[in-house]
Amino acid sequence: MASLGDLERAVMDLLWAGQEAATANTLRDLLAKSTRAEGGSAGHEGKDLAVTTVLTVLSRLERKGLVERERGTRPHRYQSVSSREEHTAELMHEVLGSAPDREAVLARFIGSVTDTEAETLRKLLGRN
Amino acid sequence: MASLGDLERAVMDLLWAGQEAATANTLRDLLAKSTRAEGGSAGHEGKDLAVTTVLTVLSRLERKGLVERERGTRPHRYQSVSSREEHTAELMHEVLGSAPDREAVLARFIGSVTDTEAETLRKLLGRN
DNA sequence: GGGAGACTTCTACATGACGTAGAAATGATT
DNA sequence: AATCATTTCTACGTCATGTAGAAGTCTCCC
Repeated sequence: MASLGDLERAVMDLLWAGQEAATANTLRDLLAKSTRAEGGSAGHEGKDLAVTTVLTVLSRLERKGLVERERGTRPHRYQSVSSREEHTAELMHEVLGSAPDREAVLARFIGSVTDTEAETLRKLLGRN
Repeated sequence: MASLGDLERAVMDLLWAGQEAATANTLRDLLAKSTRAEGGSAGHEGKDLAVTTVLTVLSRLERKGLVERERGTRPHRYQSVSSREEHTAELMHEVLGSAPDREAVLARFIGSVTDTEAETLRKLLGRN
């Protein structure tokens, strides 16, 4: 239900980054960040997009329920509905639920988790 | 990298089912199963597809690395590269890896897992 | 109040994935 | 060799996505 294209993904990343940084997250902010992140690692690199392009994507993300926009303020404020972590965790659940035998999947999943992660999990599941 | 369409998904399900049942998993087998599963629960229901349609999908799945086919035997034998559980677990890892802070994601993930699943996880992670 | 510029909405097009399948090629069977 | 099964090629419609121009709407300043 929620697969994102490269640009959509990139925009979500911008939003998430802005969330953490408690930015206004107005269209202009996003564009600024996007161009500034030019030299970044992976992702949707360079060639600054047209304003409308980003707007279109934001609208689509809104339709998909991933983004919410405040229409009250004039330059609308955009923000992701859930944090990157929540979103990702949800996706994981979605995937997990796509198989009939969830327990079996979990077994495989745990099997290839890093040691650190395993440790984290133990803590999280801590006896109770 | 690996999102499947409805039909592709349905075909994978057939393959997986065949795997468990240790069927020959030849095109004919798949078609048979598919029509028989007509009344099934969800998925790609009814209206038996053209033989070529399924073949096309199988080829695409092969290209995607999800299906392997034995070209030696005459009616080719098709089989999934990994079990449904492995495949699903891999997907989960893929998703998990898509976020920078994996630990945080795991935290959220664990937070919304059923009790039974949590129990399973504890067992799987049991002191080593 | 009216104009300029910022911001948003509409509309549109290209590309690629996927569902769907006919036509043609290839292999098996008698 | 003729026939039938199986596979490969080719093709088309639809939908998601990247991309953006044109036009409409708001704000702000003079």
